[in-house]
Amino acid sequence: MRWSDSFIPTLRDAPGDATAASHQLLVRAGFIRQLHSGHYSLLPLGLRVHNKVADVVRAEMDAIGAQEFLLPAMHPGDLWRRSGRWSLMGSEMFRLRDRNDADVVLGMTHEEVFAALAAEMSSYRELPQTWYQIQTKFRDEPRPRSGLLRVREFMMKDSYSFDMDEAGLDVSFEAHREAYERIFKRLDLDVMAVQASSGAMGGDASVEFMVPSPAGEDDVARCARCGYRANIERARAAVPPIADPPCGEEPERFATPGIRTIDALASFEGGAPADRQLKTMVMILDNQLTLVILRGDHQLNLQKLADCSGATDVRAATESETVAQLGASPGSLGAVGVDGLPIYVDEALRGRTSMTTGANEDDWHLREVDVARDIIDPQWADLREVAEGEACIMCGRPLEIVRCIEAGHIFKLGRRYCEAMGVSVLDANGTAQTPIMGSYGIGIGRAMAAVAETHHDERGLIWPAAVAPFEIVITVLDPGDAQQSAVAATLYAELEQKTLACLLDDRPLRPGVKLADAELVGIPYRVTIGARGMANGNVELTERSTGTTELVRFDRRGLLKRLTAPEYQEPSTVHGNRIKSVVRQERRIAVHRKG
RNA sequence: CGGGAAGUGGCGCAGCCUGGUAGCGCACCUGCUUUGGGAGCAGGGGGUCGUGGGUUCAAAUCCCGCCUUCCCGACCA
Repeated sequence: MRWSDSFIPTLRDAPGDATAASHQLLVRAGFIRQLHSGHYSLLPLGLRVHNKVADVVRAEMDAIGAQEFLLPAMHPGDLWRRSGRWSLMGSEMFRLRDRNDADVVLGMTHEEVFAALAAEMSSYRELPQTWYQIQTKFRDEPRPRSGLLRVREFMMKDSYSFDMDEAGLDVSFEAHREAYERIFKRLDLDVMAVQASSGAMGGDASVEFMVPSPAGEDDVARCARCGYRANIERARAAVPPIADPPCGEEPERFATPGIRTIDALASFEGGAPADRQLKTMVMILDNQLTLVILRGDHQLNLQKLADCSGATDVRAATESETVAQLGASPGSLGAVGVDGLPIYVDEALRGRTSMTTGANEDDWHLREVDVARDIIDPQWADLREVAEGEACIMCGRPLEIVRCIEAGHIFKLGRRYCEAMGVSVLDANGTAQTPIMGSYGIGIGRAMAAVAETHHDERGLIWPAAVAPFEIVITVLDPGDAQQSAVAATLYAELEQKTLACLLDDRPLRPGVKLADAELVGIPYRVTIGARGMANGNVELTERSTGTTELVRFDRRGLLKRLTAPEYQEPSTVHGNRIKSVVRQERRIAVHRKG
């Protein structure tokens, strides 16, 4: 491809509203443009990278025996009603009506459609199956952000395994885990596999592949020592035991005029330190008012609450809802003596006595509260959010909290969708069995953005060879010079013939502009052809990632001979290494660092 | 949905407070010079100032509504 014929609109300045590095650079380097919030156009360079990411994913899926499909993006509403997700998904699902007034949805994911296809299987002999597609998903995100990292329309590789039993699912799950490790390695993404919550998709074992990055949206608790790693939505930490003083026979009411916060009560005469207080949060879980009790100095993690309660809609109650049910305002609330409302109590409060909490009457609190004795019918659960520096539950070392991009997610789905879609096969005994599913996703555009996010410098992008839009850019400093043009044309033709994707920068621009563009776009290798080198029969080869430049003798016969050597004939996935080997052979010493 | 900010040529911004009919840098077009790190000079093209209404002799500027976009939170590949 000649740069002069290409549409590569590079910008000196990033749009003012782009903050994430990947967003700024992908726009500046001419890979993407926003159409509207959460919807991006992939320009030619962007599509090339996107396709290469998809190719890597496809290759590794094929390698574990997965079969590629292409399913519709538009689904009948009835299909989603059958699985129960029509109502579960709420406003995150795009819905429309066709001319016959039938409900249609834009697929957010494809469990339903694949399970519906799986209904054609009738014998255990047909299992296991692993099916996948690379397809556009639509999600009406409340808040699209950070360029390609979070959008409303995106390509996802989603795969689904169907097995006869849990043991089979374990095998499929492991195969995916390993495939994902290979995929991210090829993309040069430094992922951590972490324990995760499976959220609205349902299921149990759940592993996320996280790329540490400040542009991410998830927090992962990580133990540097023992390797414990979990999404903050699942992470647990050891709580140092607290020895409570002897507890009174019954809760004791005491006046706390004007005291409305944990801190205020901690410094109040006759109050209690935060770790001796019960924090009472009033939540609405699927329209059911619910009390959630944590230690005064602990934070609630909403996803944990959603997971343990099974609720899909979790929010804090409004003040008026709270007052109507409990008769007191936030700041004076408590669960003691409350009957008839669900009460969740955090595990960290097990065995605690002599605690202080609100009395459900403004300006009054209770002390001498024994959690187990005084709270009616508590449901114990892990609800609190782990904080930086707390002790790892596995080994006791301090945990660190790392911001991450979720690049992939695999989880065991169970039989829910197969049951809903009536998937059933006969086992060896002739008995009907419902297969068990696994679900595995990778966002293609998100992975691309994650690569950009972790592979750039102040000059621009630095693509790993596996996903670079081009493998080599030939920068002709003076395209008006006949010799330079001729050398470039020869080199270009030969490289292309060797299936190395090559971008020929033949634009009649000043050298600085072309060099800066080549670096902004981030092509791994640049061959620079200029008068200075040509005078000695050399061109230069520069590695984008290191800036290292080597002089390479340009000898037409020699070069052609090298390029037709057998080693260049066979396609390789590691083009970067091939290029390096070309250089090593061509090189006539003279290595210098770029200043 | 809660909180915060912003909409002025393709991109980045100024102008608004104190109304008088739009400007700067980059990019673009033409010419000359220049040519190994985002050139110089000269000339030129391009903007219903997000949108609807109101105030006024006069609105980018003041007032009200709406739309859009971005950032921080709650949700997800």
